Amino acid sequence: MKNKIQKIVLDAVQKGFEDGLLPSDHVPEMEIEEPRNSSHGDFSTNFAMVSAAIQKMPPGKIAQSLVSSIKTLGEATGEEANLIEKIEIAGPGFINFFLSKKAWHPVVDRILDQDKQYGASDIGKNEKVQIEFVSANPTGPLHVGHGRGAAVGDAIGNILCFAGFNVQKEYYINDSGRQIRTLGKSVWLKLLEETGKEIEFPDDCYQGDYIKDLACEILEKEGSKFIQGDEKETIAACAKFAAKKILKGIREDLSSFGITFDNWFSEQSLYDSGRVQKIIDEFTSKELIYKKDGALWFRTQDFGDEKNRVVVKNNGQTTYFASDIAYHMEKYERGFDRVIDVWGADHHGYIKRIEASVVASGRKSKQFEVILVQLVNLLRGGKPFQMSKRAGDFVTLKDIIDEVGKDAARFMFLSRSYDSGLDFDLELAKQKNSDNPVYYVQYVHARIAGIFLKAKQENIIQDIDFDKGENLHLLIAVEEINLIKILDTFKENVEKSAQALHPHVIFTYLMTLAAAFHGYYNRHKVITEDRELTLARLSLVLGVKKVIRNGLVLLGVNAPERM
RNA sequence: GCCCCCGUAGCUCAGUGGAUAGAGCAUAGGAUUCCUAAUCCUUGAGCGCAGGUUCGAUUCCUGCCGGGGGCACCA
Repeated sequence: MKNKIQKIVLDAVQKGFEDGLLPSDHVPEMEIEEPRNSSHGDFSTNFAMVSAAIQKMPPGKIAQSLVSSIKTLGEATGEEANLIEKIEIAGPGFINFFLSKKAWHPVVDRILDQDKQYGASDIGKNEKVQIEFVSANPTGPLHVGHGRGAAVGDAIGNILCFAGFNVQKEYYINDSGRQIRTLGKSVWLKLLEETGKEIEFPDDCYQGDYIKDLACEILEKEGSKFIQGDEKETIAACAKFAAKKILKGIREDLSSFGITFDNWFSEQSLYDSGRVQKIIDEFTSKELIYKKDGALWFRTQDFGDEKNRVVVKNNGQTTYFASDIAYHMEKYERGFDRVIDVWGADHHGYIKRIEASVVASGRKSKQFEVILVQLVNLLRGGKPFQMSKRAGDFVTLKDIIDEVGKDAARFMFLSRSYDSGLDFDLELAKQKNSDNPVYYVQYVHARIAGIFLKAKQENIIQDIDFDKGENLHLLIAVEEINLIKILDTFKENVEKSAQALHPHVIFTYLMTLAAAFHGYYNRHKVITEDRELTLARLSLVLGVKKVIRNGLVLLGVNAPERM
């Protein structure tokens, strides 16, 4: 609808120029916006104000010329007369458009016709985008923070896809390096303890219950003689077993959170294939990597980082940074023009150095984007609930899903911008009642399903499949037109959400639509004595149902037929 | 000290270079012979402070103040 208005304005500018009403046909950057206040019309443009300098005329005068051209054109084609009820010039030079009610009715047809594709956009132009998220080390189960990253990453992937991007979702498995060795050692020490030895655990070891479970499982499978073998080999075996097992758990947790990845990428594979070494050699030959104090350093400082960073330590071990460089190079070589990483806010110091390596390799800095998800502040009954990974005292994502359910958890994680810290109160989220916004939106879907159930029982709709609206001209109530207006903006919201990489835009939209529907529902009966009107209203609410579903799908939340 | 995020209603948060800044919760009152009351209707109060850019700033820029997070040959 907004596009139609824009076209009318552009045509009128051209016409005005041809007729000598306007000195220039240049159109500066202007806005077609929906005014907050409905007394300012359905749409409003600031064209006259932003054109004052170009046209060398006062805004009021420009507006008058434009309106007169619109009217001339409208009379010629007869089209605008149908669409626009009146045009007003107001304030410092706003041109306000008031649309006729029937201008809105085709929106319902479009929704019913496009169905699951309604709201889809092609702004992505099929550009290849990779989004990598979660990527938690397989050294322990996923916790709440990972849950937020998972919900955000998955939703952004869905939204980008719906907006016409060619999206791949990937999980990077840190299955190499020190943390995995530490995991092996932790399990091994726990094994020794289980067999009766006095063990003092070093500070850097993991000590959650899951470590004990893993140790017991190994003991059960391998027997106690397992630990009498070579210490190094045994630890390595423990590490391998534990990482594999933990990763399996991570996959299961994500799966029950409704998340699947297109690709799982192993860090170890970068070493196995010699890629890491190759990248180090390559950058060394370009003198981007140099040797100092027995270590190899990357000149990240030349690219805006505050200091240079080590890629190979003086003991010969590579750092995570080394494999991360190789990994990101690999992404671009796979053909992604745009690479998005979703990280926890505590990793923000890492952005500059990865960006430096990307730029050093000749890519543009904007081809690498990081979404920093601010931390989740876990509360229980309004009081801070500290978690410490080392002590093993933390709330896992699985706990959350078990307590509040997948839908409520995902909706909660996406309810706010990830730029802000999120309070997640376990007691509050546990309540399966109206305090939880997810029910508010899902209820719309279920309510409408209920209406259709009744309509079928009463034999109103047995023969109608609603691939387009019925009797839409009967939809004239304020609440009905208002609902259609909101439905009409779904696509804009998808595009806005995709461009900003902000999934909560969809959340806010759904809450707005849900509120409008509940208000309508309480004021008007859909199923009435008047069969024709009933069909019109059924068409409308079916449109609402489809849009709610399309929105919820993007966020990874179910749209239930019944609650 | 440096870097990132935030500062909007009593609380938790949306939002916008424009004309009267929104929602939920909380508070107070009301609505169901009727498609799910997991709903709706009514009720008060707010853009941290100071400059700058602009015809116009809550929005953009700078500084300050306040809160959170990060600054290892850790990840």
